[in-house]
Amino acid sequence: MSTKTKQKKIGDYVKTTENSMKRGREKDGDDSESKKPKSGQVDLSSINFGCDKKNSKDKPWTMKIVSWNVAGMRAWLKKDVIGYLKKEDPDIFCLQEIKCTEKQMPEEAKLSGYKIYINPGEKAGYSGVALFSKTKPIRVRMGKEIKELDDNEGRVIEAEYEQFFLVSTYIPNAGQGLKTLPKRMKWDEKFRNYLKELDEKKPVILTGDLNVAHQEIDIANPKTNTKSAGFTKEERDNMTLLLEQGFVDTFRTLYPEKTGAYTYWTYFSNARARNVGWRLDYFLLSERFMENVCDCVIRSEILGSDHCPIVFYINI
Amino acid sequence: MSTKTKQKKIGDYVKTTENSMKRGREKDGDDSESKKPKSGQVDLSSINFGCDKKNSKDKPWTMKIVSWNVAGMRAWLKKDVIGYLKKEDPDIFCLQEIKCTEKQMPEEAKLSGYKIYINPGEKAGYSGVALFSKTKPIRVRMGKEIKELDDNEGRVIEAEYEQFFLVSTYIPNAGQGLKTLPKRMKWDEKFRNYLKELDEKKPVILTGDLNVAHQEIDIANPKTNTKSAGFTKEERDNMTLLLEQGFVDTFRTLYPEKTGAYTYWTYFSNARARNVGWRLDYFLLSERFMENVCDCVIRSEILGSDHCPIVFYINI
DNA sequence: CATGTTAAG
DNA sequence: CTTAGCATG
Repeated sequence: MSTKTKQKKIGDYVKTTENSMKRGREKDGDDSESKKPKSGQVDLSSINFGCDKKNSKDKPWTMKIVSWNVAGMRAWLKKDVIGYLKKEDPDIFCLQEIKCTEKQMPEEAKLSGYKIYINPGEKAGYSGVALFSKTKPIRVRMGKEIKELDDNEGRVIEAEYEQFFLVSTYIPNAGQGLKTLPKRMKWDEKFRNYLKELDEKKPVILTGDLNVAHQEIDIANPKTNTKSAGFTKEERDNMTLLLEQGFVDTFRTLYPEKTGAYTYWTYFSNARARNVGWRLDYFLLSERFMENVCDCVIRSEILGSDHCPIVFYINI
Repeated sequence: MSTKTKQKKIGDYVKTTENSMKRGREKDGDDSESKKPKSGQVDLSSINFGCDKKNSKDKPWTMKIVSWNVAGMRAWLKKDVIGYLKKEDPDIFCLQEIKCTEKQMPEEAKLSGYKIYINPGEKAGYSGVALFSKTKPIRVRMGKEIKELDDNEGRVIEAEYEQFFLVSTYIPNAGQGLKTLPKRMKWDEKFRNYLKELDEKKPVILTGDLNVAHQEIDIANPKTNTKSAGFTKEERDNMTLLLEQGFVDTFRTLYPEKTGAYTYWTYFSNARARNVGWRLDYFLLSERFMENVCDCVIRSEILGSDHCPIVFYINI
C-alpha cells in the first residue's frame, strides 16, 4: 500500500487574497496591553491572530478552532499559556494529554465564556482530552458514550454542531520499541470506521494529536525514524486509509511544498531550537466541507508543551 | 516504663571555659574567601566552626565528627552543601538517607582527603548511609557484614578506630499510621543488643538519625504527636533502654534545659521557619567515654535537607 | 528531557 | 512539601 495520497491543491479550495489585513472578525486590534513578555512565553505582539485568507467562495473566516497537545495541563498552565489563549480567542479549542481530572484542573484553566467538556480517562495522570466551546454544541459524546470506540483512556470528545461534527482526539502512541503498535493498529481501524459513520451524517472536522507524521515532508529525519513510533509504515498507511476514505489534511493541502512545518519536537537534545520536529497534529476535514476553509496555521512560536498549537480558520 | 532517664549534668563531663576562643586546632581563621552567600545556602562567615569548650580534663578538642541526614544526596548536592562541609572540615562525617549507590553518587561528593564507605541498601533510591573519614579506620563493617543486624536497607556503618567504635545509623521510620512500628521495634531490640556487645569491646560513639525525639523537650508539639512516628511511647522507651544500657545523649546532657533545639523540621507548612521541629539526630556515647567530650552542636542554620547537621567535638 | 504517578518520609 | 523511582511519551 502506498503512503502517498493524492490531495487536491490550494486553488481547489482556498482563494488566496493579497494579504489584505481584512479579517472576518475585528478582534485583534488591542495590543495596547501586556507588551511585556511574560515568564517563559514568547512575545505575543508580533503574532497575527487573525487570518488574511478567504475561502474558495471568497468569504472570510467566521470561526476559529485551536488544537493543542498540552502534555500535562497543570505544568502547562505554569507557562503563561492563558495569556496566549485569550489573545488567540478561538471559538473552540481542543486540548489533548491533559493528564488530569476535572477536579484536579486548576480554576484558572476554566476560562469564562466557554462550555467545558472533559474526558479524563481512567488511568491517573495519563492521556485525557478536553474541549472548550463558546457556543453550546447540540450534543457532546465522549469516552464510553461512543460505543464503537469503547474509549476508557480519555482519547476522544465528539461535539455536534449545526453544520458539522467536531472530533478531538489523542491517538494512542505506538510506544518505545513499538510495543503498543498492535493496540494502535486496532484503535486506528475502529476509529476509521467510527469516522466513516459520522461523516455519513454531517461533515466532520477531525483535530488533535494523530500521533503520526504522514509523509517524509512531515518529519525532519524521515530516514532514521522508519522504526520509530509515529513514522512506521503501518501508522502512515492507516492515515492514508483515512484520507482515502474522504478526509483532507488541510494544512498539507494548503501548503503542499512547505518543509520544516512541525507541531512536535522532542524535549531531548534541544530539538525544538534546531527545528528537528514532527507534524503530528492535524485538522482533517470531510472533503465536501473543504470549500469553507480559510486557513490552517501552525503556531510554532507558542511555548508550553512539546507540541505547539495549531489553528484552523473557516467560514461557517 | 518511664521515658525519663537520669542523665548526668554538664559539670560531670565538660569544663566550660570562659569562651576563650582558643581552639584545639587553628583551622578557621581564613574567612577571606567566599564571603558571598551562595545559592540557597546561608552565609557561612558568621559561624564558629571551632569549639571554645574543653573536656572535663581541661583538654581542647582534637577531633570533630559531623552527622547529617541528607534526605537524598543528589538533590542535597545541588544546594551548596560542599562549601559548608569544606568549611566545617570534620575528621569524620556520616551521612544518612543518601538514596543512591556509589555509582550514582556525583563525583563532586567524593571529597579528597577522605576515605569513603558506602552502604546503599538494596532498594533503589531508599535509605542508604555513607561514612567519610580522614584517617583510615582499623576496620569497617556494614550491611550484612554485621551478622547480628542483617541490614539490607543501608542503615548502619561501623568504623573501628584505635580508641573507639563509631557507628552511624539511620533507624527505620515507624511509618504513616505507625504501620512499620513492629518492624521498628524489632530493629531497636537487635540494634540495642548489637551495641551492647560492641560497647564491651571498646567505647562506642553512636550517631545518626535515631528517628525518635526522646523527651517532650525534644519536640515542638509533644501533645499532638504521641501517635506520630518518632514520638510514640514505644520508640521513646526504646531510646530510654539504650541510655539505661550505658549510653549518654551528649547534647541533652550538656544542655539539659535547652528548648527549641531541633535537628529536623517537616517540609510541610513552613515548619523550619517557625522552628516547629524534632530532635531526631544524636551523638550517643558510651558513658565511660564522656570525660573526653568537649561539645555537641546543632547547626540549625545549615540548609540542604529537612534535617540539619550536628557536630561533635572530642579530645582523643 | 518532561510530566504526573507512586512510595516513603 | 520533598526525594527518588517509574511509566509514558
